Amino acid sequence: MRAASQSVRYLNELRALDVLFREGAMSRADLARALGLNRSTTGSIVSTLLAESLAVERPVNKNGEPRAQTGRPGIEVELNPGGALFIGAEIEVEQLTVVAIDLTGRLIRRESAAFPAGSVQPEKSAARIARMIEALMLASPDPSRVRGICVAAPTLVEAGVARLGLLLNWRDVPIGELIRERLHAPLPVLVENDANAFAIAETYSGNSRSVGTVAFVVIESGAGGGIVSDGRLFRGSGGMAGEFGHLRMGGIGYAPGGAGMLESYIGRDAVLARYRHHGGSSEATIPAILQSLESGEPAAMRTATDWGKWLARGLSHIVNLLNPGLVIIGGSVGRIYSFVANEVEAAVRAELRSERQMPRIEMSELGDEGPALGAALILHQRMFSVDERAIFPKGGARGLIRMAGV
Amino acid sequence: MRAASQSVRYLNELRALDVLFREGAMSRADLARALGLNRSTTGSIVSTLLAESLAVERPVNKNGEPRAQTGRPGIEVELNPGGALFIGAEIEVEQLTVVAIDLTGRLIRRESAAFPAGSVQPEKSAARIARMIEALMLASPDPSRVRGICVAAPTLVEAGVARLGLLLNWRDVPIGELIRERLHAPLPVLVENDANAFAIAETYSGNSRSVGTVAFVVIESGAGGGIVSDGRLFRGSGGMAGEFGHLRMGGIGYAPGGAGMLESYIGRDAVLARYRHHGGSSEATIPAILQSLESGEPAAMRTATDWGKWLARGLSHIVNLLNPGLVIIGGSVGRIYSFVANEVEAAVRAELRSERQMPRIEMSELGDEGPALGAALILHQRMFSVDERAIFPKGGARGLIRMAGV
DNA sequence: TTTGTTTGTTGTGGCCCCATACAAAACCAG
DNA sequence: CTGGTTTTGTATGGGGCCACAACAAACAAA
Repeated sequence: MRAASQSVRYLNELRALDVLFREGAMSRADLARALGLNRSTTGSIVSTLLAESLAVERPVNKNGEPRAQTGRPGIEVELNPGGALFIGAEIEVEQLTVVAIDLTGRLIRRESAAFPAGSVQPEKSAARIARMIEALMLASPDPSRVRGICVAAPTLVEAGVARLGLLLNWRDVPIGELIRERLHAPLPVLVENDANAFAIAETYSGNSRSVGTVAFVVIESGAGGGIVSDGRLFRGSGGMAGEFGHLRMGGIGYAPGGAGMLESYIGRDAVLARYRHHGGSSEATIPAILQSLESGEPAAMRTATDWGKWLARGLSHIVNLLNPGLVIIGGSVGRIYSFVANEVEAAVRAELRSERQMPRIEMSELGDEGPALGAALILHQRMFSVDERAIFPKGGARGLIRMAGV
Repeated sequence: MRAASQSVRYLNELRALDVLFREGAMSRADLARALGLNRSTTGSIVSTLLAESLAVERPVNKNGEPRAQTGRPGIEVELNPGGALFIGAEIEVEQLTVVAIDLTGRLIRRESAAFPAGSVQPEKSAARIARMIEALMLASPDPSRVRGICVAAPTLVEAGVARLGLLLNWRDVPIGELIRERLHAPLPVLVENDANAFAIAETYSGNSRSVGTVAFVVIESGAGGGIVSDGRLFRGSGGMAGEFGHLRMGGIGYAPGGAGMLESYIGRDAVLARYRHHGGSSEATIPAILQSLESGEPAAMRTATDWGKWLARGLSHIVNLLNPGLVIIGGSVGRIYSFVANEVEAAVRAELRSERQMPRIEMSELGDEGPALGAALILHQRMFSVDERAIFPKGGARGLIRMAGV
């Protein structure tokens, strides 16, 4: 048990890391001002971080630009990128992906392998993932710096167990445990829903955190999503919050069998069916339709217009219930959005009661590595967040801690 | 500024209060075990709480039941109910309500007054509310124990300002400030949306907190709501999350002018219109229709059936996007639910993709005083929550602190 | 009465932060 | 080049808080 007197130190070290992460290199004196701590205290904290290799002193550049300030120049301290590594993985139906990021959150490695995870036993996938992770670790300069592993998969996740993954044919698969016991190093293995991980990846950097609530929508064969509020995932009671594609829109949908769920209007099969309905080729693929949109082909344009109409209706529900400041649209099918952005925005606006509710709507900027990257970033976020169990000796604080300002 | 070394003490005092609130009277030794602190430390904390009148020693009852344990009996310590008071208020279109609760969260006083808040200047309402508050304080045994005031009103609230309240004809009314400057005692005055306050009142006690996410739906002339996740309000980016009644359902609604929003299907006017449509009296009121439902009158039953159908569709959107573990239905029109509970539950279940998503659905147990009580409870919750600004000297922690267990 | 158990309190030591002092490292004016 | 100014980084003493240990008090059981 951490001695209580050290709790303050733990918090302050974490805050120092957080400031260095967000604001980059700075002197001890600047850090002290940012933290509101005494210079001497900050010096002590920095020396601890240096000793743990989480921070480094940046060599002074004598020939640099003339300094604006007078007085003795400070020695800049910054995060040591290699001070910690976080491994993220994604399990898809036909592919496995493993990535590594460093302490600054930068992607430093990425490996993918074709693998029929959708049709083999979960143990086989776990074994292959574990091998890929170990290969990644061996290739890194210091494997002992790896802080943990997080696996994203297209399943409902509860307490580290993949409860239900229809695409993978999984039911109650303790995938984290299966991977952990196949690793030689004793590392924590987390599990997260792939859309949630993607949402974290999309919102982790940049100013999204200040926006408050971000709704992330990913459209592939189905339509899923994640809700991020103040940088944290909103999971709902059963981890199924943000199941955007399951909204019942009335009607029967464009794709058969969808029972009028939104994804039966805007998912991959729906787009292909609607494209055929408008006279497009019956062999078309989503990339082909995107190509046709570039050239303004009428069937593709009409398909996109229909798609945007239903997307807007779904978004209006998101906006009314969640009031996000930003909506991010991702997934390969989601790319259609860029061709109907104006229409969709206008339609969403028309469905709302107040202009105040209208969120910014943007396209995702990440590619296929989104979920794996997000999984790694979840670990990064954990390292930069206070673990209440480390402060409070027993029983935790039961959500005692409240955000400032409310 | 609080010295950093006192931050731990602050946290531990708060944790002690929290344990005493949740688990009731206990000895210092029991408290020490609950907190994971040393008995001596706990004794010091308790003596502080006693000195501040936040806790009291319960007199030993010699003639009580035989103790189960051996050893020296402890002196039970419990919250001192009168140690702190919290005042909540509600502004309705034609009525003002003020309540007071004590440190244990119990309602100790309630005053209502007819007042045309919907048609007078906000300053008049503020003056009247301030007078009611001061009367309440004078009637309490120790006015100096009042910790703050929170006002619930049917408006969008941003930073303590009532941005938009159509019912009251308010726009950018700093109602908190208006009340504060009319009080003789310098007390903080918070402002909260009435539905949000109601949601807090409904979820604050009991086991709702462990359920995770609770969606509270209140149906009167319109349909509003609040989302409470782990005991805290989910507000969205602009404070408009949970605007349940604005969901666009398609069609035109039962009540004219609602443009197919859910509240034009299940709000008061919609119910009355539908009742007439089914042959009911054109002078009927909601209480009358509820009476007719008791006796099984066909027009009323058909009205309720239609109402339940649309309610279920709206609830399915809530469930898909928020995945609450519990849905609470309140408001005078919401009482119809009890007559169609089975049908609504079945309909919601039919709209969902997975039984896992199905929440419990309950009726609100609070009456008219819900919003005012919730407002007071928001202050209570604040007192029992860590203010990060009190721990971190400067700049706060920017959401650094993360809940344990995730 | 004696023994054992648990409670509440009192001292002691360690850790952490703050305030203060001081040397070091720049810039600037002359 | 020299002295003054400003800022940085570090060392030192003091105070607050918690853990640990010791002890008297209060009760039950033998």
